[in-house]
Amino acid sequence: MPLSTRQQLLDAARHLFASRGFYGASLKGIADELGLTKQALLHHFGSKERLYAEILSQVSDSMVGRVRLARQAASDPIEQLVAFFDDYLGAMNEESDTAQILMRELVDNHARADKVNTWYLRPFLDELVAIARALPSRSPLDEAEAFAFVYSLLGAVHYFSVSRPTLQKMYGRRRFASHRREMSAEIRRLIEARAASLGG
Amino acid sequence: MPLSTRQQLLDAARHLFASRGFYGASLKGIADELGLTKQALLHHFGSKERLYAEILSQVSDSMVGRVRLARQAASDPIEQLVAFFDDYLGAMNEESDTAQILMRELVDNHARADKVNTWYLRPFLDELVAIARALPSRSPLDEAEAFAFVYSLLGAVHYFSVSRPTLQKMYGRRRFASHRREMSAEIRRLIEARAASLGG
DNA sequence: TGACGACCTTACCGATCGGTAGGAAAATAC
DNA sequence: GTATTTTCCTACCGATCGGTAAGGTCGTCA
Repeated sequence: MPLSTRQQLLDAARHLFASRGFYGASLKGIADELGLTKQALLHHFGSKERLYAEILSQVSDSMVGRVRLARQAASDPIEQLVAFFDDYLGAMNEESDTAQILMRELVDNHARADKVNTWYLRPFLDELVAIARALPSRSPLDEAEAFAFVYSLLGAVHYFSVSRPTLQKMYGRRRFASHRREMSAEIRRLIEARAASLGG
Repeated sequence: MPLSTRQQLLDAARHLFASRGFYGASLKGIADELGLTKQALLHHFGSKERLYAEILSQVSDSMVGRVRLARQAASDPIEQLVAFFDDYLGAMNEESDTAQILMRELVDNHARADKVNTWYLRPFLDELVAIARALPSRSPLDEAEAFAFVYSLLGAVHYFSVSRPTLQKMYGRRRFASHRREMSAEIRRLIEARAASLGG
């Protein structure tokens, strides 16, 4: 069974928003990917902003789901974080568009997001912060500290993963072949080092 | 002595490119900040791409300078990294536009950068990688491992710093007042943890 | 005084932006 | 078999995009 036109449009839009950003992607460019006109897009979604919002909700739901799975996979918060970020690291290779959009929205879209005044990704952040605050500790992390920590992890993963194509181009593909492993180990180190510093 | 029009245009352009990205910032929007027309901009820089290139090279030079200062400030590579990232963390508050543009260029501008096929920031990355590879170790980092490490540090710093306005809006200003300290300590932890894992 | 160059203007250009209006065609419902 | 709804089209709209052409207003130097 073929995908609905609507879903195909969403996929094409996600790809283009990921590679060029909200302003850089045009309705015509998205519709062209399927050989349709931009009016077909507008028929399905009403406006560019609503199309983008729908993509963001899919991204957010997907990420919240991944965090919850990781929380179920282990009872130790450290292992929950490791499980999530490891899964996430893998997901970014298969779903690099999703990762790119997530990153943009977290650090890079203040102007646009302020305008529409909606934060689709807050549920996702809240889930992660909740795990971080459950880390065993003599003095548990307050919300802001937990955010600093969670953001540093997201940043570390994103930076490596999203920029991989770039680095491959700059430094050659061969050198990056073993990096999934390397990065995975790096993430565990970051999490364990932080947990250790809490002295739980 | 007032700044030259040219420099004022560069400053306005940097600000707008930082907050809206290459595609989202328009020549008219930049020129309007000074009450000039976009043709005044084009007179000084020729094209949007050349204007952006000039800003990128300022950013790159500034960052390379900061790394070199950090390298002179200490002989121990660990302390060089700590010095740089600590300086950088401070710089991002004063020069948040520069930081935002740097981030975009590192992770987010493949489409545009591929087109012009020029990497202004490679010298900056090379400087950092060189420090990372000088870390005392039984088996020194290869280039790719050094990159993973450097990127994780850049990612950690950027994520916290660039998104600070966002987080303040979401969670209140007060909670983030003490965070420069917190983040600074976090960065040192990350660097020392990695150095320790090398077993130098 | 006159020439020249730096600086910035108005007036355009063709292309593209997001979005609207109205209708053809095809599927669906009755 | 007819009515309705979904889907997608052509044809537009005003606004804006980056960029060009030509000219006017300066200060500088001869």
